[in-house]
Amino acid sequence: MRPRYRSPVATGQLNLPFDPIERAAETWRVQFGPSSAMAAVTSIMRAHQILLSQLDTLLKPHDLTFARYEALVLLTFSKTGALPLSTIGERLMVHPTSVTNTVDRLERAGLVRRMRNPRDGRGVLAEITDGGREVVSRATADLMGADFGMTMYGEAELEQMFGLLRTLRVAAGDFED
Amino acid sequence: MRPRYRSPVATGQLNLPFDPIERAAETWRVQFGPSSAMAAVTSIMRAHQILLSQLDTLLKPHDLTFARYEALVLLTFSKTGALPLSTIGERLMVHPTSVTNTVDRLERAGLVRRMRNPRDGRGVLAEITDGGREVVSRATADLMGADFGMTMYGEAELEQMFGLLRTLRVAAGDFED
DNA sequence: CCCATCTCAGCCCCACTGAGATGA
DNA sequence: CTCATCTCAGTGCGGCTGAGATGG
Repeated sequence: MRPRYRSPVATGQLNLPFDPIERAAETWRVQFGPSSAMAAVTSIMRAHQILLSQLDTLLKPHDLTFARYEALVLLTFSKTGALPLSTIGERLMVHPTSVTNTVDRLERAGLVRRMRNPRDGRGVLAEITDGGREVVSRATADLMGADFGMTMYGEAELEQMFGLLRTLRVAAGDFED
Repeated sequence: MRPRYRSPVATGQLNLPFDPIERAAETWRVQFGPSSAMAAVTSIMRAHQILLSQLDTLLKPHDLTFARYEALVLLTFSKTGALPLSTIGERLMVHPTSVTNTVDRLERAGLVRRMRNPRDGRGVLAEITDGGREVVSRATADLMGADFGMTMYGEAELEQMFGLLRTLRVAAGDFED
């Protein structure tokens, strides 16, 4: 008999003989009515789970999670390699206390250094270290090698997905269109 | 000055003067090369965050999380209103211990009842209660009223999104195509 | 015996609330 | 003074590992 699951679930060949979301959508339509919004939302949820699991697996050898990796990359993008925690939170759209937490862990791993913001005594800068730059460059090589887990898509599809989801992000008020 | 964030971050009008993902993608391309996979993945991550936050807000008055709501809905879909925990995990694609946890909480809230599986002494059935059916129907009305947070999309776009993400789910081995 | 199912303890991660310190 | 920034303690969630009970 086929295994019912393999850990982690997110990446484990479920191999159901049917699409569980499609089946749910059909039942949904019968019981509640039109279901395309439900099917789309559920698909996004599942896609997130799959991708996060793949990315975390790729990043684990570097002792990074995706959230920590994103923060590191953001720092490499800045001119001086240092940003106020507030800016990090803004760009990555995460809660201030989460930024503190993320920077704590990066600092403990020696990938980042906390500095007082010379232009604002209230603020704290996170500055990427040489070790941090090395780690991020090795991790990035791995992620790009795996095409971010999106090898099954062509360029046009990737752009299509970006464009579709952009509508949602605009509606959520992420930025001015 | 505009507020930098509003809790929860996921739904809070960030109103950046630019698209943070697009900006990251541009910088990415300069530093590392082609970036459409990165932009698509980051968009999915953000879309997930936005939607989860909206759904959880809609479900909070019913004392449900999205994960618990999904489990309840699955039970209403079954003929007898009861399913083995193993089946729940399979359909919702979550880890067995997570199912135990979810059912624990639903049971504590009186929305579900644990029963011994009459056909297999090893198994446990979760059976939805009358209270559970009431809660799920009220919650469903709210979610459908909000169109699952997808009001900004037309029918064609929703189907397009489902189709695009289906490719990812197939590649991840969720089901046989 | 092996194997499936489930539970429990324990861990990590992230999101958030609320309170408080510090400085503009 | 207010307000912005950040930290800390604590809560809750979900995803997981590993161990163990029970039964097919």
